[in-house]
Amino acid sequence: MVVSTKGRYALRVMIDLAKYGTDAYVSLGDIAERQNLSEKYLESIIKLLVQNGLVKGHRGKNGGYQLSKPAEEVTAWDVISITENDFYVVSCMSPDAPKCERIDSCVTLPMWKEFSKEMQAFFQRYTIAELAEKEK
Amino acid sequence: MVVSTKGRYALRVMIDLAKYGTDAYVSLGDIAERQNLSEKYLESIIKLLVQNGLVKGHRGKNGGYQLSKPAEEVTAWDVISITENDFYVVSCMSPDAPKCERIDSCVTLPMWKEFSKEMQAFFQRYTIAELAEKEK
DNA sequence: TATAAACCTATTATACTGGAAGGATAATGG
DNA sequence: CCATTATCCTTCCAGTATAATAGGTTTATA
Repeated sequence: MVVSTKGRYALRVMIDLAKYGTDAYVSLGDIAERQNLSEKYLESIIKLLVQNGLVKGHRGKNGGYQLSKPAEEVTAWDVISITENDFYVVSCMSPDAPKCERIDSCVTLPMWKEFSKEMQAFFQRYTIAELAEKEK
Repeated sequence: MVVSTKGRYALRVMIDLAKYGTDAYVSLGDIAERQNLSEKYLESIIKLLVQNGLVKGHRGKNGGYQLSKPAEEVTAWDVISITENDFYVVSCMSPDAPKCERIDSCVTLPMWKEFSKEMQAFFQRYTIAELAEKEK
């Protein structure tokens, strides 16, 4: 699978926050209920979004979550590149991959690199705002 | 990872066969040695290629493998879509996925579908012949 | 007929995914 | 000031895929 369940759920969380979190914090329970997803699992996902600055959490009564930035400024790429642990086309393109000796002679590397760019560009064309608007 | 080690190795096998298998069978041992890969692991990979009609094997002395079709007619997509077990953008797009109830209301599905097409088209633009030629 | 090769069947270690459980901490309303 | 609500944190678990390894069987050729 190119994009895991985690990534899909993360997108749904972001879209939910874009719709319901404009003037109040949205509790995880509300999101889980609306989206019909496990609250406990969402917890681990939204944690990633908080840690990476896409979402801010507020504790206590009437607490919850909100987008840190306007939904127009967040792309699908921003979201799934966080949740997908190793979102690289091939393992040798991961920053912490051992240096490959075939790097200069590898005939497929240019192909992977080109695809990598296309993939990023593709998902950067979709903003959370756009996606949220479709969900009327 | 979008494309696994298995997929990369499979491509290298195909490229190797395109280069060295034009007028004789190429033994797995030779491929493994040239490509510096585990022969035993390659065995399980080339098996997939045989089963899916991309490669034909010939037993016995002086046996080995050859491409079933001209390298010009085989694309990178043909190869990696075989080795990558679930090469779908998201799990709900797998043919044996349980039917999703959100299918009509899902705002992200069109995005996944579009990407799926782009991905396939991208890898179909690369033929084994082209890739093999670069490897001089 | 020995040999070289494909072919077949298991097994293994490691890691990731999807998810559940339980508790600690913090902010708010009454 | 205190109970409530909600985030935050750590740990665990089952299932499955990946990347290999091992050892044996069959087939064709020189």
